[in-house]
Parts: sequence; C-alpha cells; structure tokens
Amino acid sequence: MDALTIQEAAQTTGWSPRMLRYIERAGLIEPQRSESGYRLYGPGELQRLRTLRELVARFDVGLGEIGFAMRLRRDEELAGAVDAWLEAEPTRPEDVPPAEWLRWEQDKHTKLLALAAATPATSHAA
Amino acid sequence: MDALTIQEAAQTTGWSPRMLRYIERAGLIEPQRSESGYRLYGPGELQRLRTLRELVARFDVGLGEIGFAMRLRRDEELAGAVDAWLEAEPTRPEDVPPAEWLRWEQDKHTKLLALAAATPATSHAA
DNA sequence: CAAACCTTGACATGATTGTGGTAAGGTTGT
DNA sequence: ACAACCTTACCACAATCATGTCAAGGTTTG
Repeated sequence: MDALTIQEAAQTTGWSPRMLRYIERAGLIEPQRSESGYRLYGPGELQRLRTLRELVARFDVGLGEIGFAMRLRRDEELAGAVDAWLEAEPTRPEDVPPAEWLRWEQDKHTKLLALAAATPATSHAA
Repeated sequence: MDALTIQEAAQTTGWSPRMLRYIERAGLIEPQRSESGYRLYGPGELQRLRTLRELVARFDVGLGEIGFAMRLRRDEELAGAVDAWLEAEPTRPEDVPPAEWLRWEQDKHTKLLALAAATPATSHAA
C-alpha cells in the first residue's frame, strides 16, 4: 500500500492538510480518491509536494504563480500572447552576451512555431 | 515630440495615471524620465500599454502574473525549476495528439538547453 | 460501538493586489 | 505669477491569497 491519507501526506511533505486541499483546488496536485472519497497520495504526488514546497520557498513564488505557469503551458494561445508581449520589450542588444545570442534566436523560432501551431480563433475582438 | 506625459498617455491607452504608476512599480513598463523627473511615454511604451490592456482583459490575467512571466524569462534558474516541476506532471500520453507530440519533444530539448546554459551555481560544472 | 480518521463548507485573519483618492511640493507654459 | 500639470507619499477599500479553525456528517478500524 503506497498511498497515504491526507494527514499522513501532510506530515511527510511539510504541508498542512488544509494546504493540501488548497493546493488541490488550485489545480496543482490532484490526488486519486478512494471509493468513499478519501484523498490518496501516491509516491509521485508526495515527491511533487515536497518539490513544490522547495520551489515555493526557494524562489518565493506563490501557488497562484505556479498555477499560472501551468496555465501558460496548457493554453498555447495565452502563452503566445504573453510571449509576444514580452518579446516587444525594449532590449538593448549590448546586454546580451554573444553566447546567449544563439539560444535567443533559436527560442524565438520555437515561439513562432508555437504561435503558428496554435491559431485557433484569434481574430474577432474589434 | 513623440513622448507623452502620464495624463496624455493614460488617455490614449485607457489606463488611469494611477495605474500607469502602478504598472511601472510592477516593473512591467518603465518609461523614460525628463530631466525634472516627469515620466515620458514614447510610441513603443504606448503600444505596449495598449497591448497589455488587451492581454489582461482577454485572458483575465493579473499584472502580477505578467510580471511573473517576465521574471521567468529573466531568471533562467527559476524557469528551469518551474519547468522541471511541471514536467513531472502525470501526463497521460493519450491526451497528446501525435501532431503536438513533435513540438513537445523539441520543446523539451530547448528546456534542457536552457538549463544547461544557465548553470550559474549548479554543482557539477564539468 | 466508539475513537480516530475523512469530507465539504463556513468563518476568520493578515498580507497583497488593483484601484481610487488627497496632500505637499516641484515644473511648465502663457 | 498663476493655472495646470507633474512627483512622491500616504489613506482607503473590495477582492484575493495563504492559513487556521470549527461544525456536521460519513468511514475505517480496534
């Protein structure tokens, strides 16, 4: 049996049961449920919970921000729009060391690919 | 004279002067300053402000989330950590249509590249 | 069966976000 | 010089975030 109940999961991950439910409602980690509705955290979830904890602590990011990153990854249209906006940033080329430069260009291509691939229903809001 | 003062900029972009200052403090758009400290919005900033407005409205994202996306782009270590966490998501392969599949793999490579390129204080610098 | 869990839902609270004001004081244009 | 603008620095306020606690009711297990 490698699935823990919420309280046990809380203790091995450092979150409170309350927060585990909160994290679930935020869409970050949704454990399986037993037939009667008990949350069951498997090893994968436990690991992810620990990692999440460290991530949040180390970089001082909020759960909402992680959720946003997740959303960015699922919604390509959103990702494209955000990327396009960020891309327009006034970037002084002197700031970019030539080593990065290559990756930068390559990245741009990936962006364009993503945008082209997405294109679901982009134009109607006038 | 293609630089507007805060009030003028507000009117052509739909933001309030208050919000323009807020947006600046959020690090999203930082206009030039006149010698006496007045904010001066150039055409680029104005355009970005309008785009930002649409972005925020269309996808219902917060300024903080855009700020986070910007941070993700600047801080490669953070980006790597977040990506790694998201990558560990329990992804059912049936969900991914084979067309996406290619881009997906390619993306992963880009991630790895980014991570490898970053490595500021990561242990094994070999 | 009773203790010890679990579930959802609600109320509470300090901190932050998104907004709007207002005040005190410098700048600019006519 | 005077109105109209700008600046920063506060006060305010509803909404959300991150947490905790408590209540009412189902589940598991000794």
